[in-house]
Amino acid sequence: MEKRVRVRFAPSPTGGLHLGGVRTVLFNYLFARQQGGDFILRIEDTDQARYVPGAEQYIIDCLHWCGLEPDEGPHTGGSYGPYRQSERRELYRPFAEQLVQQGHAYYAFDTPEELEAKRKEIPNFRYDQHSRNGLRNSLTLPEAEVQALLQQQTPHVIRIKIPEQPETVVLQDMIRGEVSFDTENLDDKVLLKADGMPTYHLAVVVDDHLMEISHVFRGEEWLPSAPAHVLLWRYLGWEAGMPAWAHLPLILKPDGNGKLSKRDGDRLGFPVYAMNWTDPVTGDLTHGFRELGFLPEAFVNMLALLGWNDGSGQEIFSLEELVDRFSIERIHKGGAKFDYEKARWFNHEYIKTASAARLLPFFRDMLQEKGGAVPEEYMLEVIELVKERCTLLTDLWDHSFFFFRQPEQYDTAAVMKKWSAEKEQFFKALADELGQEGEWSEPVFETLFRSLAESRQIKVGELQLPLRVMLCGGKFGPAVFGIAAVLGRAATRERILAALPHF
RNA sequence: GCCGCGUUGGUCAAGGGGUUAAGACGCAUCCCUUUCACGGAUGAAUCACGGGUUCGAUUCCCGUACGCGGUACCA
Repeated sequence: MEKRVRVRFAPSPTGGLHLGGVRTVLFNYLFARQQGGDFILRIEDTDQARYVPGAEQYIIDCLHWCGLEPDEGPHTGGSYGPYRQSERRELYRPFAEQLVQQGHAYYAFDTPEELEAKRKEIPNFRYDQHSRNGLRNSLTLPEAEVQALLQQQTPHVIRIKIPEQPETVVLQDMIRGEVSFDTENLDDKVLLKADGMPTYHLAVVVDDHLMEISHVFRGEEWLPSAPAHVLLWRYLGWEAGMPAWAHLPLILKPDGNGKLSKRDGDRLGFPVYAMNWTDPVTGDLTHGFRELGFLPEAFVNMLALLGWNDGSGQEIFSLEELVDRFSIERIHKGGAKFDYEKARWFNHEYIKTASAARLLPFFRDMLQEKGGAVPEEYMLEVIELVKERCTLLTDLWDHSFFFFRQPEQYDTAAVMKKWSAEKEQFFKALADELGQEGEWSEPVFETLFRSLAESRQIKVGELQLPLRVMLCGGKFGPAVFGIAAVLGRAATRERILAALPHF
């Protein structure tokens, strides 16, 4: 029977959650959902020095915002916990010791300072099959001395022992096919650190095994250490249950090349993190897609198309469609440069087609911030009218503020060029008309406006701009008749009357 | 340096031995609209290079170049 599909996202809680991280989450999530499997969140907090308080909760919040909820994790629990490596601390040492007993690992007593000196002394120093013979470890020291050192609790690490006899490690990558490495080029990686914590290399293998992970989706930066992981799976005796590998292409800087980083966003003026992140130490705020006005569904859709497509040319996909269409075979091998303009285009598409109700919560918040309170029905009408011209949610306000306050200033220059006494009379007459009781709707108003213009033999086109300026204050906003319709009969009349003296 | 992975317009990319080499973003021009958008039309722009294999290579093979990643008691 096929093993149940179980995938995981395993971030380090060291700061904001990067675009690339979210995409890794997404691919994990899509695969799990499609295969009816489990999606696990595991926190890899084995580096005490880099631990940042709040980062874990931030990651959980980001996943929640994106709608990519884990089935198991530190916040939800599950039967494979704990889901924080710091809480599994005691688990790792026995496996490392087991490897030592079996001759696949050894104790190394070299201090960080000694190794640093070595690196200075020898240009391309590496702790490996050759250099280990000249260093202080349980392979070179007499057995008695090793025991004594261990007895005295001398700080030491446990390193993997890459075989002396070169061999080829072949791994099947679901994206790249067969990838092979010569152990000659592998180093003796530290498995267990002096502080008793495992390194990533030991921890992933142990935890992926214990948590019965079936498929590993991770960034391409892990490919070079994958052969060491394969060796660990083998030495620990678990190779038959080794997960299938998928090393995802990297997301690169829009200019130049290299992995996209937080700094690039600052430099080029776009977000890199999913949500705002404030560094607890420096207090520095890094902007996120959410706060800048992205809809999570647009953000996720954009990410899915960065390194994957279904071949049909379709670009807009709901999460459900993505789950349905996702396929590992169609993931690209090459990295993709991030294009913020395209990201904005996705958001624009989503806002344009979103229902006013979907946009209402964002709009209500913005309005509240600006100190306005209006009936929901009014907000919905406004949203409906302006949404198609909004790229970011924050544009909703920029395109509609005049619905909530009468203009204080008018772009008179735009009107005066062609202003005339006849036109002034027209607007006075229009205001009179609006003073009457009557039905109100966009077509009703437009008909009234047109017939009045016709009877006075003024071109409707020449009257629209002045009306716009009277209602909005300037040359902006959606269709004028639509604006008037939403404003209502009384407000429209009021604004015309208020503006007239300015011309 | 060494090892690994890549390379189709400016960007995301489809395609794959014979094609006018899709589509999208962006850009330009035009139409619509006396605001701005939306929408529509059109256009400029691509197979990194060199060798093979082949009647024929962008596609297959080998090199080269270039880019990226890794080379920590970080993940």
